[in-house]
Amino acid sequence: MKTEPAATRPPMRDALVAAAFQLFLERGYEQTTVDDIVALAGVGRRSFFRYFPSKEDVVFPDHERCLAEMTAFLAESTDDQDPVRRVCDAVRIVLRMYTENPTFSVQRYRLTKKVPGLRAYELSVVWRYERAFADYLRGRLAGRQDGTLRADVIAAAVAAAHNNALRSWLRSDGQGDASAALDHALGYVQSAFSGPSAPDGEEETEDVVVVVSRRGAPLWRVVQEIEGALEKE
Amino acid sequence: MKTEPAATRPPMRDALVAAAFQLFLERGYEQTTVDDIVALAGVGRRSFFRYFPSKEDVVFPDHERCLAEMTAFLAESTDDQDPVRRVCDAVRIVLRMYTENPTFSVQRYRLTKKVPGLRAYELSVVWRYERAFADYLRGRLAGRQDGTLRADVIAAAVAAAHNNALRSWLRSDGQGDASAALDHALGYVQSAFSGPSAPDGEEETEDVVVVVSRRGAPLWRVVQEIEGALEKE
DNA sequence: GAGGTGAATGGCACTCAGTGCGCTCCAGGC
DNA sequence: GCCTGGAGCGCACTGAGTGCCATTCACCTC
Repeated sequence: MKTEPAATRPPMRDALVAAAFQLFLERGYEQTTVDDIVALAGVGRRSFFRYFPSKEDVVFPDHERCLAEMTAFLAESTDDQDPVRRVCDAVRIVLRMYTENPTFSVQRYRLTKKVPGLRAYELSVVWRYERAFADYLRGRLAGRQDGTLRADVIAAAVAAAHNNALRSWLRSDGQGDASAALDHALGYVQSAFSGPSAPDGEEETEDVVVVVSRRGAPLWRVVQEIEGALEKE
Repeated sequence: MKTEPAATRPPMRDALVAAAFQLFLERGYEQTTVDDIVALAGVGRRSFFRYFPSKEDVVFPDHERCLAEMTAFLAESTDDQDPVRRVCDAVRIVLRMYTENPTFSVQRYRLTKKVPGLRAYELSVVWRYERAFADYLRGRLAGRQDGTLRADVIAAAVAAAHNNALRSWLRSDGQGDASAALDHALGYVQSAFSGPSAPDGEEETEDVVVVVSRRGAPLWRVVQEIEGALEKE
């Protein structure tokens, strides 16, 4: 008897995630053993570790896919785009993964907030995103002075802006406008690192403000002047 | 017979660290069990876990102390100091902990580079430093617009600058001048963030010339040119 | 339709990290 | 001498993660 014709790709994986979250939410992460999960899902213990390398991985079932997607997005970049802007676009892909499943994301947020082990695991996931940003930026800023330093700092700033927007959205139980918050946060980062940003895409040929600093004006002062001049238009 | 009068505070803890690193270096972290370590150190297995909550902790034996020291340093800040500068000073404390024991730090770096589990653990340590920065900055920037956003982004940037300088020093086997590299990296971060407030008093208003150009270059490209020109001095 | 093949799954036994508990031993105060 | 508290030790236990092999099932070929 074919009770479920949908047994095509990974019903078992989904069943494991569902069972795991049900137990995690009702009795806590550390109070739930892998045996409990597989018992509820009705599968063998060995199968759990075939789908998830560790117990923690079941909490972040779609990050591998998202990371691959984002890496591919960066890989298909062309050299005529602003690298900082490109990274900002890449981080929007990550945010979308969260906002596509609000309830799941909020539940997971509550879990990771309470369990130190999960927080550490999430950190290592976020770090891989940040590394992808930094690697891409290193390639693009290779010739420039302090290229790797800039790459690392900008990658960290973009990731921090994303985390800030994401966390405030998660704290609001998925009610606010995460995308707008992220745009705002990224605007701040871009204003700090690449100067103000052209609205989007067709950033060709507007009045371009050029600042020349004679004598030893500090860089922050120059940037301030640029911002001031640009905001006037 | 009192072979060692220095048995005052924690000789056992040091013996465990020494034994652990000896084994980690000669046969690898994952190939070394806790039983191996305590056997070499000549102590009971249970004692290991009294000094180190987990096997990973023995690799970072002084981070707790350093974190406490750094938190105290931030806590005793006064309100008349530039908060960004204060955080930059705080991160120098962390770097000093590494540079005080160059060989130990380099050995540990080689370990963490190879073992994913240790990298994840180090990440969670770094994250605690970053959180300390961000919490301090949140307090100081509380009134300002986007205070928490700025705090998070600046904290991340400072941490990234530190990591960049630290890693290049570690890769040089502790030969280079880590402190100078950190100062340089922090200069870049401060130039990006310390915005409308002059970094530390003295340098007010050099002459800044603003020119408006109407050529067709994309904005980000022009900004790159400006930065390149400024760096030449 | 018989048989072969390979992937997916289950079951079992094992290692090892980490914990709870109770024991001994030793230093110091009464 | 005795009591007491802390430091170390031993032991047994839980639970994550792994290697290995048997089973099953779908599909393919002859």
